[in-house]
Amino acid sequence: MSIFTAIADPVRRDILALLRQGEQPAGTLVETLALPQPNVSKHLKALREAGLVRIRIDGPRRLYSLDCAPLAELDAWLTQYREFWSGKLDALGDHLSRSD
Amino acid sequence: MSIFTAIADPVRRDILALLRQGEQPAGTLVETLALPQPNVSKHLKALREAGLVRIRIDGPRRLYSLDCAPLAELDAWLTQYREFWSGKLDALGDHLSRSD
DNA sequence: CAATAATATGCCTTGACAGGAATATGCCGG
DNA sequence: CCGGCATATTCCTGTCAAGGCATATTATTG
Repeated sequence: MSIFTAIADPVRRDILALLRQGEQPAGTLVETLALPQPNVSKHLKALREAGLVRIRIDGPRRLYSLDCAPLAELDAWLTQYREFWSGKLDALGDHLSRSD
Repeated sequence: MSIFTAIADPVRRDILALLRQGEQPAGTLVETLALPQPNVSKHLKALREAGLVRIRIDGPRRLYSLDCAPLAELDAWLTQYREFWSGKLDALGDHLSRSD
């Protein structure tokens, strides 16, 4: 599943948002989202396949955390369009590459 | 159709890429993409509904062009995740808001 | 008004994916 | 080794969106 498809689902975007708070076990996500456990588990699988989350095993628990590499990829895609909505952001991009 | 759903389709992303070259009639897009005309027309409709393209009527032709407002929205969504892959980009965001 | 070009729309089929319910797997404590 | 908790997987079903094809719409030209 591509990053574009992965983030097309609102539940998966919710999961990503929750993971901004840091690594969390699947069960916590289930509680917070108030969705059936298998449902959440399947979305987590999709996010894993898209490379958006990492898994860490802690006994019986699976701790999920963000892996933003694909989001950086999306950002790169978006960059091709930045000039179309703001010259200022272009300048920003220039600034960034020069200060690197 | 949300921006997330709109860009989830590869053909629609191709169309957006072509429109970076500037306003183009539907027919030109059909030729370049080498896809059936109704297919392209339907994707254009989807992009229109997502607000990603504008239409300008020129006689029998419809000239399509980019409207990046929704992409800016996507950029805003992405911004919430920037700190997770680069502290440098954070600084950039600061720079931008201050220089505004 | 007829003919034609450019584009859009409608219908149909198919495939992908989400949700629900039940069940399987893996790990732990006793 | 058994029972229970945490999570994953499977099966089924409904829905939605994409592609193909035929046709409708709108504008232009003669």
